[in-house]
Amino acid sequence: MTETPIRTRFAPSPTGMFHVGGARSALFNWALARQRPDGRFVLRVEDTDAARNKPEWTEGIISALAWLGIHEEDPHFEGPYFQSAYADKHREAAEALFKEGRAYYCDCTREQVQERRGNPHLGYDGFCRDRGLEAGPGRALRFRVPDGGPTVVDDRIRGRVEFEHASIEDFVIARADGSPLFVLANVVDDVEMEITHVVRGEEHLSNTPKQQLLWQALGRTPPVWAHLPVIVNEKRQKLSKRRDKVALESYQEEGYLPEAMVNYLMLLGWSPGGDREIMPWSEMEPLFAVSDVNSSSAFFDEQKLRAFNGEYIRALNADEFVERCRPWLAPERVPWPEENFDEDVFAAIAPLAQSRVAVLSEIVPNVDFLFLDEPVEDEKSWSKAMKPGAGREMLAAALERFADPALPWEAGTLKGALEEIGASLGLKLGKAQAPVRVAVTGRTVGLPLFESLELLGRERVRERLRAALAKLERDASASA
RNA sequence: GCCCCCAUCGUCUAGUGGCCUAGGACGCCGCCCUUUCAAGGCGGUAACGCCGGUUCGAAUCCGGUUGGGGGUACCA
Repeated sequence: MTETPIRTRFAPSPTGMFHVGGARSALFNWALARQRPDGRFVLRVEDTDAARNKPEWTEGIISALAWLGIHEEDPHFEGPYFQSAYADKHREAAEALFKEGRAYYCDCTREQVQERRGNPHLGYDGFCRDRGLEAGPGRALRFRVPDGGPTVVDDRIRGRVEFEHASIEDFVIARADGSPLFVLANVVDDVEMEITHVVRGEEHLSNTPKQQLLWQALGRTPPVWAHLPVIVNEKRQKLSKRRDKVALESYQEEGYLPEAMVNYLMLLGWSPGGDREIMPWSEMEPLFAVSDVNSSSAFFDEQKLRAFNGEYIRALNADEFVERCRPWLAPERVPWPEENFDEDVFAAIAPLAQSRVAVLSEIVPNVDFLFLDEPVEDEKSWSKAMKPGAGREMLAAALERFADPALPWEAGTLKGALEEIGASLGLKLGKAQAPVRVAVTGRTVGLPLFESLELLGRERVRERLRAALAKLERDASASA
């Protein structure tokens, strides 16, 4: 079997934060390119809309791709290319199309076009087709769409899609100022870069007949087309930067692992088949096929992403977990004084937190009591655990018991001690530990208590018990 | 309006004419474990939009219908 060369491309425009939809397209293209020894994934930044582009968006795209594992050190990666650098090529192509009669100049204003149609929804009527206009100010270049028949797009995902030429207007390929439009620039670049597979979002499907016509007019065989289903929100609308949480960066920021994100994204519209979902990229990559991609839209379910992320976090070994938490423990992101942090203490508590965080940023509220001077104040937790009952007695008795130097300061014996105190007050351990937990950590839920006490140390624990008792005292006299 | 796409549990999907009294995962609900909360274990809830064909047989093929969605710029 001969290996046909595969050159895929990913062509984002830097007009905003990098999108999860873009990430999925990139991943699909990446898999395709990596499946062949000579396969290439071309990154082309479509920066021709100067008004909306910003350099930081371009940076964002490149770093987000790298985060997903798509980076320039990989031999399959090519680029980044910048569309703005190819403006000459675009102009040449436009010129050639004009010379060959495949395109013509038109000086109609939008108002004139609408006036003639009498309906704002009807497109251009071909008024200037045979007026023989030359290039000049106020004249845009339009592509002459063939008169009869259809253009048939052979889509790998959707099959055969037919567009009657009668329903395609003579579209503009270059503005009056000579600058090319997306539909032209995109095709010229794809031709130039010898792209063989165009795998992109479904929103481009209606551009495709126009682009296919352009490929043919340029004397080239069109690429393999594949239009991916759109990713939608809970209202089943295409994800939008304005109303939906779509920035890959925001997920990264929350502590989603790239491997979990990649895994989840690959499953939006595609499935490796069978009953497996959690699967590393290395296994998915060779299994991926565009022809297996679904054609119906997919909801971006953050809950499921979270579940996947939890799976990946739990699969980490203890050291890796500590390592991966590090960025979220950086001084500028953390509520405790920098000098209070202790590597060893964190490493000791981390295994207890590992199964309790779904995203890495959650590590902070889980361990903050160890490094804060005083536990956080959470009124709801406080009133729940300290409400009239044995709370006060528990704290007082614990303070007393913990003072005994003969009591070894270690989780097992601390548990025994609290159990005894609880029993003497007629409380099971579940009830007995609550006031102590709140006094020491500030919260009603948290990591296993006795290990936490052990790590915090006898003195600090007693200090917090004393402080809680004092607060109880104040509350009592205030309400009296 | 016009062009185009789509249609299996709430969600992501498996399924490519008989293996389907439709499988998995997330969610949800029980139970177990348990110092809180997770994790884990066990069990449960829940779907082929509708109507017609084709066929011995249809989730799978065809037509229609309904309902969603995308596009409709001298944006990308």
